[in-house]
Amino acid sequence: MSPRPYQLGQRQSNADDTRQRVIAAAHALLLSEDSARRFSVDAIARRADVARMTVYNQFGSKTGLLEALFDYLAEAGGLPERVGEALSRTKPVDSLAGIVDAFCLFWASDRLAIRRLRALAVLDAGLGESLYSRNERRKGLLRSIVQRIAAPASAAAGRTLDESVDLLFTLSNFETFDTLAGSTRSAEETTRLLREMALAVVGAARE
Amino acid sequence: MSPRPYQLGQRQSNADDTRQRVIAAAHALLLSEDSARRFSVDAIARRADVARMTVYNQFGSKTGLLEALFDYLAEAGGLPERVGEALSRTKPVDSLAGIVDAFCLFWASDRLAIRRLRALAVLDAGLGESLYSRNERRKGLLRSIVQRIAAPASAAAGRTLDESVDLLFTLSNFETFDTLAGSTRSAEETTRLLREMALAVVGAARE
DNA sequence: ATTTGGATAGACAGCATGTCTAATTCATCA
DNA sequence: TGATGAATTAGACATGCTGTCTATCCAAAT
Repeated sequence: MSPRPYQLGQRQSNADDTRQRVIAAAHALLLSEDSARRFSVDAIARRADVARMTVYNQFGSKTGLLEALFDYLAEAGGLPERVGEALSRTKPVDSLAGIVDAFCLFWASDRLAIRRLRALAVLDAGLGESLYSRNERRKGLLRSIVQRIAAPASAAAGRTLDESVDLLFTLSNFETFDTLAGSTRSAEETTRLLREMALAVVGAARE
Repeated sequence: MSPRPYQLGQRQSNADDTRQRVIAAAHALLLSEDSARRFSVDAIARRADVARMTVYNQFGSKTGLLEALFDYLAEAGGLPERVGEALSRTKPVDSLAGIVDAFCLFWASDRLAIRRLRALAVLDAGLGESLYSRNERRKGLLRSIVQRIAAPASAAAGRTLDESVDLLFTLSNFETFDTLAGSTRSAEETTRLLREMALAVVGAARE
């Protein structure tokens, strides 16, 4: 009846290995020429040298795999560290600049993959929910910073708090970065423009 | 050998009718709850009370139908008229404001449908191309206006022409409007904020 | 009355997701 | 060492999608 105790140990790290292999394969395939056509669970599994069933065992569904892939991209793009660093700054305006930088660096770290993943999210309820909640966290960060800025200076730029937050949220959106960067502008230059506009929104002097 | 002359007449208008019915059905289905799941050619055809083959006869492919649907939305959203009207204004700053208004009104005219259509476009090469070329036309409009503004005032805001154009392009993007509007801000209010920011980009005084 | 072209139903190939099962492999445990 | 348990696997399967083809019907144009 009762199963005997069982420590996973080596088995766990083997499973983690396959998880990583699958995520890496999905990542590579998402970046390949015609990802829309061939981005199937079967193609991912073949690329990871794994059975299709293994993908379902590990991630439950294609949606689950895409969520894991997004997590991986955020980590690889250095988002969590940089956000933490930005929040630790004393002057709120510096925190704001740091947050904008952190997200721009993340968006720039894998633009094509993030673009396609976000597109998939619009058509996939589960993934859409995932990305939506992440966006809401970003908005929360921005709101707390705007509040810190507004406390002494009041409504310096003649905007309500909600207006400022939503403008900053829009400016730090992936789509905004992606559009502004276009096909030629460098990540650094794009980031500079967005940081500048973000600071203008809260009424901070340019440069 | 040579076919006899044949005026379509009534047949043409019948065919146009079915075309419109199919587009309307696709539109309705795109707006329905779980459009991602059931947005199939079959479902569209059934809703239009038409055979699936008719859709392929009329539009060639699902992509062709989506392109036609986007054309329909642009027309219904009053985009062409308003853009023409804006370009006819004498002061270039007024033209810029008019262009921003025209696109915001278009985006607002059917937000959900446009949002989903754009998502589909990322995954559909043909539709993606269509929407891309439309965006390029918008960018061309903005460039010509910025040039008209810059002529007397030179680089008033300390920006290059390309920077100004790309910032305006980003501000007048659908995603920007969609994000800024969020779930509560009215179309008018959102448009006002974006118009204001667009004028700030070219160094025009607020209000 | 005959020609013509759009609309139709149905079959089909090909590919996708997701489920199920039986067999296999191999680290863990007694 | 030998039994146990979990991950992995190949393959079949149901379901639904796009896109193509065909034979047929119908109504408008001649």
